[in-house]
Amino acid sequence: MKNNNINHKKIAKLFKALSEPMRVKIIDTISSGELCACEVLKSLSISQSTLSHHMKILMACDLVIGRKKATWMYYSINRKTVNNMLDILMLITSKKSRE
Amino acid sequence: MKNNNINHKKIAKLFKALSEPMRVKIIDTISSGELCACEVLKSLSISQSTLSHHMKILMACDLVIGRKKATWMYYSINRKTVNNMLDILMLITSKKSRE
DNA sequence: TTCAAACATCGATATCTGTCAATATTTATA
DNA sequence: TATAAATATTGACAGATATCGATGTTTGAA
Repeated sequence: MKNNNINHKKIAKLFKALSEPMRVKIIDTISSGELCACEVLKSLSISQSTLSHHMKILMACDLVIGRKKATWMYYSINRKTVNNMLDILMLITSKKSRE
Repeated sequence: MKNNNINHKKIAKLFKALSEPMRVKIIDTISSGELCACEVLKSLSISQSTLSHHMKILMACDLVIGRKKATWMYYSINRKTVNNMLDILMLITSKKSRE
């Protein structure tokens, strides 16, 4: 039986988070360990407002976890969501019997 | 040593292919086995030109293989690229020592 | 209670993208 | 060669998005 319980919109949102080079760079950067926004900013050539915009998108799909400490925001990869993404990619591309 | 050999632009392009609900649906559909465009079209609510547009994007990043037979185009998942994508996702989110 | 630092939000703008109808192209067949 | 079917391309357009500078907000410290 074909799996029709897949939320294509939600899946697309997850992949869309990684559909911009800058966000891939951000993920690649913070995957080394938790970092505050100001440190991420140092390693990228974008404005502070642009970084904030991207972090919002990455957090909205739970790919990144934000932790506030005083005036700093610490970001880290949510490996649970990454694993989810790996599973989803395998699921939607795997052979399924029709109907 | 931090891996700086990552092509963020190319990675983003790959993920962008799955950043639209309709393309996720298409992938989900043809993953059951090779299908011609007209059959894919039957299971979706889009115009023929829109489908053609999406297939072009999916093929441009090698996520889908197109095979022409007479006037028909048969599409199938390129599992090699899928595996590549799984590897990339694991790579960019894995812990790497800095510098 | 000021002040400064870190971050978020706002408004503007240029670019990108998904969608369609119309048209062009390709290919087998009558 | 004329036709029909399948698919690709084109042109147009509305909506989304990446980016920035300016401004607002939050928080700890002087």
